[in-house]
Amino acid sequence: MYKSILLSSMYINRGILLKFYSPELGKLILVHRQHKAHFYSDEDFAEYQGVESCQPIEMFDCVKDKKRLTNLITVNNPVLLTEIAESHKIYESDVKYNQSYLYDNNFIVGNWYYVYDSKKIVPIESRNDSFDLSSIDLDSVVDVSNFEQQLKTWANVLDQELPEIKRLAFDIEVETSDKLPDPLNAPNRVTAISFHSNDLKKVFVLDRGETKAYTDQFDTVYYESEKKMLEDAFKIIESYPVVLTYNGDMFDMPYLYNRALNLGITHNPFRMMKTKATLNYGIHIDVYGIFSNRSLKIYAFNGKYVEEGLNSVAKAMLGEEKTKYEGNLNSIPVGLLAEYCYNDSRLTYNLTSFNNNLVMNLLLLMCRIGNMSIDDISRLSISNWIKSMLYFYHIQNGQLIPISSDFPKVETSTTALIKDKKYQGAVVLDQEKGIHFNVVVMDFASLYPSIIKTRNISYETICCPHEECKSNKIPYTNHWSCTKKIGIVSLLIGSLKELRVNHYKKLLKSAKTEEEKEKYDMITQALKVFLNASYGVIGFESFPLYFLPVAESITAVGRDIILETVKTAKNMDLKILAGDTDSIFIHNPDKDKIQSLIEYARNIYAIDLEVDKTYRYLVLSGRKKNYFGVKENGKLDIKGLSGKKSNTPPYLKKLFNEILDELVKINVVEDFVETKQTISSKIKYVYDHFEEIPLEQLALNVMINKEPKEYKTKPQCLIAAEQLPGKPEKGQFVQYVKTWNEPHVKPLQLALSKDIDKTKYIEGFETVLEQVVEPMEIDIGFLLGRGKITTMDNFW
DNA sequence: GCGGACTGCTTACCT
DNA sequence: ACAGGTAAGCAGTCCGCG
Repeated sequence: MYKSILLSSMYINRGILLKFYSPELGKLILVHRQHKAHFYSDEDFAEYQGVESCQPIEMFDCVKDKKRLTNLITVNNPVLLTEIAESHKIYESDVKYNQSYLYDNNFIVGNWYYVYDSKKIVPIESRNDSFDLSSIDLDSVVDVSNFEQQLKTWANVLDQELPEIKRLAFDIEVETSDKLPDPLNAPNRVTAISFHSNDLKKVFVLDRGETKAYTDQFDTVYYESEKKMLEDAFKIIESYPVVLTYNGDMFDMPYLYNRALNLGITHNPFRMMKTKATLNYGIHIDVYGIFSNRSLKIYAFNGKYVEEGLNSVAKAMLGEEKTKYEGNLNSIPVGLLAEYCYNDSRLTYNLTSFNNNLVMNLLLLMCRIGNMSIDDISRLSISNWIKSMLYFYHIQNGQLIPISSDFPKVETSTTALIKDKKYQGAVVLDQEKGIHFNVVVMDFASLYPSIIKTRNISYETICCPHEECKSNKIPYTNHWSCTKKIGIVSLLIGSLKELRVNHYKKLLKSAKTEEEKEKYDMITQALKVFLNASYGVIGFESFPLYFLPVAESITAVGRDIILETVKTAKNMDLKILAGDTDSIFIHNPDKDKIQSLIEYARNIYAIDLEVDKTYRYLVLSGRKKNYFGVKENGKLDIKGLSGKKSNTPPYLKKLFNEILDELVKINVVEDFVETKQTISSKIKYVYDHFEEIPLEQLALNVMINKEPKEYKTKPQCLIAAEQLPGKPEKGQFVQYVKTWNEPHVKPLQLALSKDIDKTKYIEGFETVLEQVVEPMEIDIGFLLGRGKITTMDNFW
């Protein structure tokens, strides 16, 4: 009997393969189970080809809020579900086969189990009787006992221990001609394969008869035969429970699979799908998938990197880069090749191990919240995680999972401010342009999840069928929300929000040991990712539980709350300088006025209004979503300014930062004279020495966001990319400079100094600097003995 | 034939 | 393949111009 954590459930041979990890063994325990694919329908499918049984069954319909009779249909092949769904209205056809097994049998990924044998698997109940409900806010909750139960359920899952998982990163190098060989044909030799784990640092390389290189970083093994090299490599890969790669889904794994076929290797640890390959038994996590996941990128990794390649991600997250080399990777010395290859494996591994295995632990927490296999969590997007979380709840509670077409046919009540958008979103307040000293920023903690909770918002509670709920109006809309039953989204997201804001954040604050701190920090981060996406997915057309009145209701309540709060603040004689969605910037407020505003939000809306940060001074440019300020701790906060944007040329970014540094030094008005001197001499220097700026410092780095064919007007990045050999591709970043001659852009690689359009660049410099200098205009203008500064010439 | 005013498209940002 | 709102730059069009 082994204490193991469930990591994955996989479809194999028309059955289920459960993968448990035992830290004690350092291995996976695999359990095969039979499972019948099934769906529900009001139609009779008894005679349908491939159907094994069709039985009447009573299910709860949460949209209509009543029981209903339907049929449970089991089939002999999961593929049939998608086939039938094309021409029939059926329920639960989009529940993935492997997920369905988990839901039906109440297995939770990331939970601990005693695995005795393939028959006897017992969940380890971690009793959480000590869970303290007193800090949780139950105001306005429709069904308190259900809500409390859900809080305990979540805490029970989230508090469980997080194990260190033994894992191996590997990476291959292959011979290349002009472009990367097709992994589906694998025509070229594999020249090196590297491994990195806690207990293994090794590279296999093909011998070229060169002098052998030695290093103490890793072991190098030279091979005469590529076949033998791969056979040995496969043994290593198969000996680890979890295998990591960087983009191995699309390259390393299918390449090795097909290369093994080409070389006549009989024992292949991989299995091919359409274009990807997967491991037969181990768990493969593609680290690229984790770092290119939009939600994780923004909310867990705070947008620290823009490009998603190994080099860029490792640089941002670890402060390390790939090994550098000159010329072609095929022709570098074999020792350097080994080092390069090894370093990729090492970086890939370290991306999962930094901060005490932060990334692995986050993945496990996501598995627990979404009840989804770790290999799916690391590959699928947030909408799939949330879908899984909701589906699990429905199935656990004997509810038929609703489909969008069952929701009431309700028109949207609002119109978006932006063309082509479906409904109105948040409000952004006008800014009071200028420098402001002592500014307090207050914000509503998790505004949208709070609204979902307090207003009982869910796809089955907005415009519910009860006559008596219709008076429970949502502001700015014709919608109402249910007063009789708690909504599923409201219950699940509401309880997660309470746990984050009123439980784990408090535990984090009071944590005594470093371990506790890390644990609670991780849990709050994981919750943040789910909470932040919870509103958006419901307004996303492809989400199976898409229902616009819900998304629209959430933003409508949000507008109501912030606008009423601003009104109240103004009545208290507070000066509001700016605000966006859930925040208000207040100029030099009294402590007790802040307190009464907090109480107002609490009493009227049952929502937490908090002091988020205080600025010693704040410089508002007058443009919305665009400002900088110095916080109490002396730290500089920059939002939206062009100088910060990822596509501005590096040289301009540097200049922008230098000037900002100068501005930040200002303490008293007299300092302006000197600061102005320094700044203008900096700018003048740039103007006079413009020709000396290296080209790459002037390059813009812009992503091609769409399929090149789909553009209505070609953006400059595409025009530049078209000048390069090879087809421009969606998702590709293009570095280009602005030129004075047609077509006014050139890719960096082809550009020469004489092409550069100096005027354009100086213009660009001006707009970027304007955003920081202009709000301070009065003071600088005053010191200059002039009025408005409009151009740099004036400024000098 | 040309340039300014305007609209719409595109990217990167904010919440 | 979560949402809408905003700034900025560019592509393209319209309009007036004896």
